[in-house]
Amino acid sequence: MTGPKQNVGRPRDAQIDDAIVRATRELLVERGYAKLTMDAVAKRAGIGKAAIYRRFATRQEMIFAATVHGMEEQPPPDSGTLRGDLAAVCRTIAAQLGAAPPDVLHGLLADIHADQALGARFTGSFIGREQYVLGEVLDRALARGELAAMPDVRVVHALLIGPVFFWLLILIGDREQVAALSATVAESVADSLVKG
Amino acid sequence: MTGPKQNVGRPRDAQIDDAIVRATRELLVERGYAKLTMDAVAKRAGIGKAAIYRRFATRQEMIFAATVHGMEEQPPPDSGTLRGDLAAVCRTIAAQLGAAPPDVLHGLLADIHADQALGARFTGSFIGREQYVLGEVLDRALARGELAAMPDVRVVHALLIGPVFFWLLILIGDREQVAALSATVAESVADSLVKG
Amino acid sequence: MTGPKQNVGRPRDAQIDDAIVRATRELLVERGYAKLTMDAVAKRAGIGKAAIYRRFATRQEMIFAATVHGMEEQPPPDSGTLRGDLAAVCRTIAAQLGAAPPDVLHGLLADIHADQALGARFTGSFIGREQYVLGEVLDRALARGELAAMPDVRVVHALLIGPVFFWLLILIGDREQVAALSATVAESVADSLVKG
Amino acid sequence: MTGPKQNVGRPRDAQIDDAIVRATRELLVERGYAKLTMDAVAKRAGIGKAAIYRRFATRQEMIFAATVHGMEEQPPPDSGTLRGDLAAVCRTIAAQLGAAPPDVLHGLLADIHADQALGARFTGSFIGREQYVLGEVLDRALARGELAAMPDVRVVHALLIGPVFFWLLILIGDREQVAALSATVAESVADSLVKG
DNA sequence: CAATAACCGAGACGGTACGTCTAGTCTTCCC
DNA sequence: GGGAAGACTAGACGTACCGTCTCGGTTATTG
Repeated sequence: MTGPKQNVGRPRDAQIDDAIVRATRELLVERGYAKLTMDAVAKRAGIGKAAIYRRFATRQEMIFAATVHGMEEQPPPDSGTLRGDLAAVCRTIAAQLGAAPPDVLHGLLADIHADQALGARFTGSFIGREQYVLGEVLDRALARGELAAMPDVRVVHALLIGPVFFWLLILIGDREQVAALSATVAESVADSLVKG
Repeated sequence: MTGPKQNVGRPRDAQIDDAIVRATRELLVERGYAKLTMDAVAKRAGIGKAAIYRRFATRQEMIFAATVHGMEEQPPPDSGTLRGDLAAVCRTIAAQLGAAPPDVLHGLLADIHADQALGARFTGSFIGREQYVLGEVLDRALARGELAAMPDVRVVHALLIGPVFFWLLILIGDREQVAALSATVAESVADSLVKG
Repeated sequence: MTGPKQNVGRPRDAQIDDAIVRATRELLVERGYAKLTMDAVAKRAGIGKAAIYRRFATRQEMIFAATVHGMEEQPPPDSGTLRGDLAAVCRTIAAQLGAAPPDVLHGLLADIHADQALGARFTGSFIGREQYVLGEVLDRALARGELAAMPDVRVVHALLIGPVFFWLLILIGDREQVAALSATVAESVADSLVKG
Repeated sequence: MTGPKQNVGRPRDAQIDDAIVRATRELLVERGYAKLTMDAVAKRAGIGKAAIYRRFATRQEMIFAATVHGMEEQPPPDSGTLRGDLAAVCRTIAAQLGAAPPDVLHGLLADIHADQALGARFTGSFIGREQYVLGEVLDRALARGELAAMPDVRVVHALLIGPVFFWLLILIGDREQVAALSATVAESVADSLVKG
């Protein structure tokens, strides 16, 4: 076993976890992803840099944790139709994507894809979770008889989330319209799946 | 008259422009976006750093220029149907997106959105060009009578390109399947537009 | 209170101070003043450049500190005569001037006189110290009755040290002869002062 | 024979020689030796850099030429005494040294001693000329019977010019007092030589 | 009077060092 | 052992300057 012994010595101060997250989010908004420095986070949080690196291995992990916090996405309550379920999933993910400034998400994605290991973790946890949720929704539709066969979840994922992602992060489109876009996409994807 | 003086002093060496672009692309493939350094580009190209900074104000501009070279996208030949035109547009853009490694595109997008001015230029030139092409395609459909009214080009853009973008850059999906995905998306979007 | 906070944070590593001084002196001898680079010093000392710039604001200050180390010159023991005292002072200073290669001293003097602040520090500390020592020696001669009145210390400084300085740094003369030159100068200056 | 053929092609523009010298002197006064750049000289003189490098091999040579111009020092008219001749030589050299700002002379000396070849040229031409003049003066004294034997010219050089050099360049002393210092030095050296 | 050869201003070129900055690690004293 | 403070290594950044070279063009002498 590596790492510090458990239950020995001074326990970590939980307030510091909060302070790091808060400082990171503030500075992300104030200065943007590229100009966020570890020294600035430490100073803003009123702590030492070591306290950060005791919790997160890299800058990317810290921002990841401070930004993408609650990744415990759950399958939506059964709405009774595939279209309704897909719309619910889409809205939830769109809300998460819209919560952070675009430059933060782009910076994070760049860092994630710059590093093999981080990329794998991201795909495994985050992407995987979304596809698990979609899988559940599709299973329900299969059980209901809406679908004749199980489609490729990855393709459905791209069809459903791609447009919203593109709207928010590439077109930097109006966030008010995302709800309408989600509905359109859900309907279109559901029709497409049911039909073929 | 703005711009550099004409016909005065030693002209810029066109071979150097090429050498920079070539070195940048090579190093991007060999080391990835994050590990590309200006010194490395200069050394590989056999030139001084000053020659780079005389042409590009920042690292980002250099990579942008070296990567996103020919942005002279044209409306596709009229296929006779909205679905066919959309599929053609989608395939073209998908091919461009698939040409560069994902980490390069993510790095570029991050840098683009980190800087206000660069973001505006990107949107104006690149995004704008794509939407102009889509507008032409939609105009044809309107003229044909396939569409009753002109839809929001930005929404169509997101619906059409979003899934492909997501597939290639977020899911890091199989590139062989992009053609099939493009077809699916084009059909779905065309149906959706014709119907509503 | 000015200056860095006491007893807070990691203290500066005294070994690094030594390493910088040692590396600077070695490279000064090996390559000369003009070809001494900060990167070379850092590499030779096995440290980062930041550790140097944390201690010295500029290249000049670093070389100054590494070269002009012990400026704690003391009045020589009373030899009983003005001539003997002057010869002792002259020999000491000649030995210091002869310790460093001429190009180092010229480089240093050039940098010192290129910067107002550095020039003032040099004059105040180094020149001032030498003139303090000369003043003590002249006071003794006055007390002995060798001198009727106190001469201008600055003039005596120039008369005594000027020839040795010129010999070593401008004529690049034989260093063996400096002792004889010192004796000649001391005698000549002492005679001149006593007489007039 | 290397170099361009004589009397063939367009002759050099004499106005440019002047313009370079003038621009160099002006900028030396305005910015000092260390901050004088070739581009600045060219711009100020309204010429291209190539025109400078066609005339001078290096920055140092240019400043040397612009500063130390007339090095055609001649033996002074016979004053009838060694003391008088030495005072005349000393005053002449002091006037030359006092003509340029101290930082320029220090910068020049540093550059001269940074390069082996330049150092040799400087010693051979400039130092050599001064010692030739001194030799003439000493020959006269020998002929007059003031001196019993020929002293070492280099030592006389150091004794005579050293104090003035030190006063002007190291002590940065009052330039009004240099005349008096020259007289004192000349008397002291003459006495010293005659005596022994 | 045309050809030749060296000149000219402007400014791009390769190279090199500068002083700054940041990430992630380490060290001190304190609790 | 955790924490704050801050020094540490490593290495890229963008700037500045040097001395050279190249462009279009000019001005003398030579043939």
